Amino acid sequence: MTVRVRFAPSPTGHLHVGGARTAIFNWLFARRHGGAFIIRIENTDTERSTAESEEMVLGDLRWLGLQWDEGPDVGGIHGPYRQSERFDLYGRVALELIDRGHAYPCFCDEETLDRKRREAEASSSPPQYDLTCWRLPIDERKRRIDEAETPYVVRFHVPKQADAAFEADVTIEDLIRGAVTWRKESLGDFIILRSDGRPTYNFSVVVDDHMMEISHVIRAEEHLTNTHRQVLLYRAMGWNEPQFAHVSLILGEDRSKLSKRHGATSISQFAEAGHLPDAMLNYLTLLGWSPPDGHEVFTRAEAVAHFSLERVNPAPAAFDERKLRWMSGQYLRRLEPGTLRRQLYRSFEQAGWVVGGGPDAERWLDAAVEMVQSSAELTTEILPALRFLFEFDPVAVVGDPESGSVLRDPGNRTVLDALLRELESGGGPRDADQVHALAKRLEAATGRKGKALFMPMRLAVTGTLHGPELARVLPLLETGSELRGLAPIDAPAARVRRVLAALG
RNA sequence: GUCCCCAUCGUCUAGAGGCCCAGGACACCGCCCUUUCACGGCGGCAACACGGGUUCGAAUCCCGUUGGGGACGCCA
Repeated sequence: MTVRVRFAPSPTGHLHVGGARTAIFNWLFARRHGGAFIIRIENTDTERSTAESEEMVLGDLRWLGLQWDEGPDVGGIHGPYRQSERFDLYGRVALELIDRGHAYPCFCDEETLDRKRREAEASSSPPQYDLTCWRLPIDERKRRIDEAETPYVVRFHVPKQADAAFEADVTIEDLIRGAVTWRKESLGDFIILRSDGRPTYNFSVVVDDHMMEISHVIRAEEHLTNTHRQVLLYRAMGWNEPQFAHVSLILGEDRSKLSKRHGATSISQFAEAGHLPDAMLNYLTLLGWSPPDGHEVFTRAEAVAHFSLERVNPAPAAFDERKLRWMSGQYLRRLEPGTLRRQLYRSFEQAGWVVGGGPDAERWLDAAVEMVQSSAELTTEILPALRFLFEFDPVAVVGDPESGSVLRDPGNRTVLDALLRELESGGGPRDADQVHALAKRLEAATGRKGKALFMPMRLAVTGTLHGPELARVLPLLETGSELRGLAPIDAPAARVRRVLAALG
């Protein structure tokens, strides 16, 4: 069988992590079986759907690195791929359903329906449609349609016990959950066409999945109970049902449905926060699925090679941002410094750190990026970690209560004086070995070593108590100070001199 | 309320009757590496929701309870 799957977002905002995972599972499944991955825009809700949202959702999917074979932007033989462009199609199917006696016009107005629903709930009977219009004689239906005096919807009639055209209950073999059964009569007659002619979800989804020859419907669990209606629709039209697979919901850390109040929930928010697309995809894939070999960090190709719906966990999963960050760190560390540098280049320029650039400047930036890469998890952490290379304010360092007291300590002061002499006479260190040699000489000159030696050094040269190892920082400052293409950088000697001046 | 789904460490999960007094990952706590912070390495803490069955044997199968979630819209 040819595998054809679809991801069918409704364009009402950015792509959510839940939707993203559903899209990923569909994509994985399609690629695993050499099938087609299709994007269909479900915008029958014309009130809430916007073209901008559609662009945002597609953009988010592209950011994740998913590519589709058919969709609103790339086209395909089963288009159009926006439901808003398929309204006439739904109208024709609805007409056919009426002809076959499976559907009928309903003239009840919303207020009456609302009232009856409330009454039903009050008397604790199921809030189902009371079949008023189903019982209307054919000629009465005709007359009211022709008169066009009241708008009407089209309802699907759920066959009752005696209807031989339908088997008793509805059962699906869900690929993730196994057999799921509903008693047929547990459903009321539902609307398939609104009074303005637009289709409702449960109707358009069936028409489209059939017309687009979808083989597997992989979607969120919130649609599980809708499947009942949809199967009835498939039967009424005499269409083959696709295979269904309902993926569990993603929960917040408090185990309620993930929503805005849980903080970041949209893919774009995580992208902005500095997560890498590969890490995001890896993490989301792991939420509910696990590879047979148990390795949690894997490539797309590995995921594609091993993906199967049988291994998808039916239980809902809580979104753990902590683990996502760890995952991003894994990917960030594996990245080539040059790749990261190119990605961050614009923000380096905007920070005013790059002036002109050039190959030497890029090589230097690569070394700088590599220096802080292992201590970062997000791409957005790189720039702040590098700030001290370009921005150095001796007055502020001396003015800081903690730093200031360290620098004013007489013993530490001795270290700074010695350091300055060394830097001025011998020139700044240009590699790690030279830094170590410098440290040895300072040890001999001051009698200090370890933390007592390095802390005042670090403070005088970087302005902070924490940071990358000095063996890498000092050479970078030294070579950076001589480089064109970058903003001016103080060499270590200049920095120490300025700190001593600020100290008075 | 009715229907449907779900239930292993705090979290993500492995586990398809004996290999499990339950394995891995994140988080947490130690130790090591290290002039700092990280990274990395080593170790530790920590779970089969409960009650009945079935079976020589159950985390695994069945039933029930409890708890969580979803649906019941002219939203999707």
